[in-house]
This record gives sequence, structure tokens and C-alpha cells, in this order.
Amino acid sequence: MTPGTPPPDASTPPPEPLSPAQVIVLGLLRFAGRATPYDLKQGVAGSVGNFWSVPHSQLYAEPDRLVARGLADVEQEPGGRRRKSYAVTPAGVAALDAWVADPPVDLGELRTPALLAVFFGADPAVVARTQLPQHRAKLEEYERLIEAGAAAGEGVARGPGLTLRAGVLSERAWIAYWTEMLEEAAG
Amino acid sequence: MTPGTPPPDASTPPPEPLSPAQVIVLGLLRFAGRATPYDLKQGVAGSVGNFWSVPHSQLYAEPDRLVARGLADVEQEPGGRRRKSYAVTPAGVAALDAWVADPPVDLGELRTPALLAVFFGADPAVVARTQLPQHRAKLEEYERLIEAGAAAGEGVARGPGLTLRAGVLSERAWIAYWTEMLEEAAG
DNA sequence: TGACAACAGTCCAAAATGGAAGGTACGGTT
DNA sequence: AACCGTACCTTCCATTTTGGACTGTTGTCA
Repeated sequence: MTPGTPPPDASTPPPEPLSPAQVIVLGLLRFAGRATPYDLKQGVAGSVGNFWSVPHSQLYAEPDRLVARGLADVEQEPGGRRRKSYAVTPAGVAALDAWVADPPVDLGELRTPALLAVFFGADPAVVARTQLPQHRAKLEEYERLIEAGAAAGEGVARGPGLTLRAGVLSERAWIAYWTEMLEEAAG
Repeated sequence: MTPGTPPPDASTPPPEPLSPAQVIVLGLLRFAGRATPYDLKQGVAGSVGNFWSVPHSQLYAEPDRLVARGLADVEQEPGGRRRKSYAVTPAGVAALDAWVADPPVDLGELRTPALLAVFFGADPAVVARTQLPQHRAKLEEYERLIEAGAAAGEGVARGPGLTLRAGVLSERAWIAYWTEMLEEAAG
């Protein structure tokens, strides 16, 4: 064993890495300070959900798992609906920062049924005609959001705006692709 | 009720739509004529897996589900490893063609951890430096595959080659994005 | 004859998924 | 004040999906 290599085990078992869903919950909680699962649902819908959606049932389950790991804490409304709200603990902040500083390498996948259809013999022009308007609408939506963000100006986190840019570039790529497919003769 | 509208139910319960994994298995079986789950695993790895991966355990489970639905049939090797191999039935061909002709509308998601990291505050330039080489490598790989396909020429299915083009455009978009992020000042 | 790598398949615990169903608060009627 | 409808909010659950650990098989080379 080379010097500098840590001993092949020790006291602490390697802490389970955070799952993407946990990162999303932790990150949204940090933005919000304190939030209920329902708040998280709203939060996901308008922002990170554009590129990584999480079913609502998971937004109810995940916070409790984070509490169990000491990364968040709960608080129960005394009256009314007795809603539970969550906030990130210092350990949670540390875990989130560590993940964010060194995310798993994974380029992602295109994973769209339209592409599967083309792969297995669909007429590309036909598929293109339904895909194009959708992608154009998405692109416009992202561009509007970017403008709105620019107007809002300082004081807000920069991350969300930067990912919007990825959305724009990706939608443009799709539009270019399906436009090409329009030219392809039928199979 | 307007004429031409079918009665609001009848004998046949609505056939469960195919899942993407089932489409992949059916489609690959059709390309191959007859294949074992292991063959499918190899097949996925080199082609459709680039944009829609399927864990190998599913490639063992899914064919049997297709058999149960009458969309494929099994055959057992008489000796040796007694491998099971599958082939698409006429009903399977019909189901696949129907799906391919009218895939669910779903634009897909970017779903990459790197983007999540940026969203939640990572220094975009730092993330970019690990993402860029990976995407460049992927792009080169796709371009090589396209050249190889062009050399192979006629006689092969057109679908796979067309999806490769989507891969190229997508990788270029990523490269453009992360190159922009390199410019962004640190958080 | 054994060792080893590549091949092939099974199994399972732990999640994700998505929808159905169930409660609660609230504003406005009558 | 009783009622209603709607929006809000939460739980539950059956079904898949997931990835990895584990087992066994075949063929090859020393």
C-alpha cells in the first residue's frame, strides 16, 4: 500500500451518497429556509422540475429520510392542518455542499419516446411534426423566464438562471434535429 | 352520442400500452429475429442504450411479460446452457408498429447531476471542466459510428443512424453550454 | 489438471412511480 | 347557521424499476 492511502476501513462506515431527489429536497429547503412538502412540490414545478422532475409522493417521503439521517429537522404546526415543515440542519448543508462540489459523473440520456420511435422505424417526418411545436413552445417559455429573471436582477441565486440557459440550448438542438428530420423521406 | 363513436366500452378491456422497455425489447427482437436476454443486453449496449438504457435484469424479466401478453414466444435450447430465446409474434409486430406510429408525447428531461449541481450553487466553471472532455469524447464516438454506418451503406435499418444524429446535436449543445459556463465567474 | 477470464442468468432489497382516495380549510350562498 | 363546491394538502399502495451481489458455465491456455 502506498503512503497516503488511508487504512482500508476504519471507524465510520462510508456515508450513503445523497440521491438526486435528496439533493433537490435539501437544495430547495435551503432556498426556502423552511418548507412543507407541498411547498416543495410547488418549488419543483416551476424550476428544477424542468430538467429533473420528482413525483409528489417522493417529496413527502424524502424529507423524513433526511430527518432520519440528521440532514433536516421537522416542525409540526400546533393547530389547523398540523402541517409538517422541514429545514436543513448544519449537517445537511455540509452534505449538500459536498455533493454540489463534486457531483457524480453522468452525462444523462436523451430518453424520449419520439427518439425510440425513430430508432425502431417510425417515419421521422411524421414524428417531427408533433415534436416541433412542443419544443418551440418550451423554448419560448425558457426565453420568457430568462427575461423575467434578468428583470428581477440581483439578489437572487445565480444557479437556476444558468440552468435555464442549458434548457434553451437543448431545445434549440431538438428543433434543429426535428427540422432536419422533416426533410428525411418516409421509410 | 355521435355516429362513428364506438360504444363506451365493450368486450375488450383497453390493452395496456407498451412500456418503453417493452418497446426496446420488441424492437431489438425484431431486428435480431430471435435472441436471448444476453443478446439483448449486448444489443442495447451498442445502440439504443446510448439514449435509453435498460438494466440487464429487466432484459431477463421483460421478455417473459411479453410472452404472457402474446407479443413474443420462447424457445428453450435443448442442451448445453438451455438458454431461452425469444422472437416477436405477429401480435407483437402489430403492437410495436402501433406504438412506433404514435409514441407518447414527452419531451424528456435533461436529468444530469452536473446541471443539478449548477442549479444549487456549484461553480459552473469547475463543473464544466469535468463535463467538457466527457461530452467531447461522446461526440467523437457518435461521429465515428456515423462514419462507420455510412460505410456500411444500404441494407441496414435507417432508424438507428437517424438517432445518432440526435446524439451529435445534443452533444454539441452540451459542449456549447459548458464552454459558456467556463466564462462564468466563480460563485 | 487447474486456473482464469469471459459468458450467462437469477435473485432480491430498496427505491421510484403515479394514481386513487381521503381529509381539511375557505369563500360564498341561501 | 347550515350547506356546497372548490382548492388545498396528504397518505397510501400496487406495480415497476433499479442496480448489484451472487451463482454457475464454458472455453482456453499453461
